[in-house]
Amino acid sequence: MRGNLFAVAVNLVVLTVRAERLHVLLIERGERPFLGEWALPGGFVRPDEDLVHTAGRRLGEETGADTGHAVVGHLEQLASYAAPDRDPRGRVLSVGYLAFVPDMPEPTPGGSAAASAWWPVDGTGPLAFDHDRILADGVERAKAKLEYTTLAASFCPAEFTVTDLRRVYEAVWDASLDPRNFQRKVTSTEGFLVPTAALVTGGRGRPPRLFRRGDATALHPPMLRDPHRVNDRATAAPRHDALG
Amino acid sequence: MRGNLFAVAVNLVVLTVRAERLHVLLIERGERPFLGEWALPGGFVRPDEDLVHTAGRRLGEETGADTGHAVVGHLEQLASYAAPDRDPRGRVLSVGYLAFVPDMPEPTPGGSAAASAWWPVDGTGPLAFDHDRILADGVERAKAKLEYTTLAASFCPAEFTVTDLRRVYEAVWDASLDPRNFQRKVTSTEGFLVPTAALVTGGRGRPPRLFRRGDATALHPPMLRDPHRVNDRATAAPRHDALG
DNA sequence: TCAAAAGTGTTGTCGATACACCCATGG
DNA sequence: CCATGGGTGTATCGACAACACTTTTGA
Repeated sequence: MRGNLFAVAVNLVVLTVRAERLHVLLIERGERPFLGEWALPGGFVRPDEDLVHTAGRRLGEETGADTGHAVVGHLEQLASYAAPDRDPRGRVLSVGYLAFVPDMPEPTPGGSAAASAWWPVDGTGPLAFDHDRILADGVERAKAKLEYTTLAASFCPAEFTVTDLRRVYEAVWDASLDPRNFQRKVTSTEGFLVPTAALVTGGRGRPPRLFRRGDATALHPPMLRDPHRVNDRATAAPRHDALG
Repeated sequence: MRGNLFAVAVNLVVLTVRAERLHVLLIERGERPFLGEWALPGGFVRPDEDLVHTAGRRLGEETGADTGHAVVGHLEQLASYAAPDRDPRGRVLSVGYLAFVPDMPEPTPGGSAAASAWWPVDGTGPLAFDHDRILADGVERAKAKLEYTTLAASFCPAEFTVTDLRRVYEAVWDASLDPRNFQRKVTSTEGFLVPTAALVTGGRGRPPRLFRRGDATALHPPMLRDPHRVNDRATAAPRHDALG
């Protein structure tokens, strides 16, 4: 068999929505190279292990699935990265995986990490290896997927309100959406949301209904990001603060 | 460095439109394993070679770019496949690449292939390795990309008519599109098509104008496949034949 | 003059936006 | 009863499907 040999790793872009902002799970490296720097969680593919199995195993370790915390979410392959000089240890190919998980308590470091934390996706410093690139690709994929799939619900807990779902879109797209039109769009899309009998009490205003995820995976017609309207929230939010 | 080692290969899903059908470039294997069976072209990643470089090199070899034939087209990474038992020789990770090329003469086998040929994508027998899966992923990606990008033009030669472009959509989607509405859509999308002064003479009917590709890469709003309308051509074509 | 293919005009429909308005709760 | 947020009704607009119609060629 011709060709030289590679070590094969999986790196995870684990996204969640916290405090109405999109966050990514990063680990502080506990070993060389890039000791002490922040990086995407990941690990090498074990013998007889398939890529998605490695990704799922590491995702569970990092998000504390072993602690009984139910992580539903979503996991899909993103792309592979194999520039010859991307790892000083030698030739390493990394397969990026993209995960969407509901908001959860602070993560517990898994693997060989010194620490782990949720970072706002636009507030990370330079990351180890080529992980800036992998992160950027993951965020872009996430933005696109919300347009034509129902995967936004993967960021939500088992039961959630329409407003919860809207905040996912707003955080991922960094845009503001009309709550009334959004409500109609998602509730009228067959199979996106399954209503429950429950209401959320205790908040201000009229109590919202609770929904579960439906069977639909595709969104027809899609919810398109208007390219002229994206990023409205960046300017709208300060204006709102000034008025309050 | 933990983890076992992999050989890393690139496999190409090279698509083109011939005789109004979507075709894929396959090679007949000239060595074991799967000697004599049909497979996607590919090759191992060389030392100091990046993935896209391997893919571009093999694409040029298979499509005869070295013969002076201008291959413009499009090349993008598709996904990686690394099931432990996918190659009987040992642990091999394959990175799939998707290529769109204009129609061209019969290919000349490159690498270690015994033969190579264009096959209709829905007429291939079972392929070697897990290449059926890679091919299916590539075709699905191609269908999706035509919706929201201008990549259909990558299947066309440097100058082409609106009808040429429509036949690309019809072949990839296996659907029939209204020529008049299609014309308006693509000619009114800023930057998709650049008109030339030339007309195509010699055919029946009014001579069509020739266009070149424009700078636009995205299609806003997208040209959506109506899920209810797909596959019309499968029934429409025989009807047309019966009438002709 | 006819057939064939390119290209334009027009109309109905559907979905999205924008926004007026009502509903249901906590203070 | 007022503020707050959930949710509905509706006018308008833009894009697209459908299809009548005109244009320009070869036979």
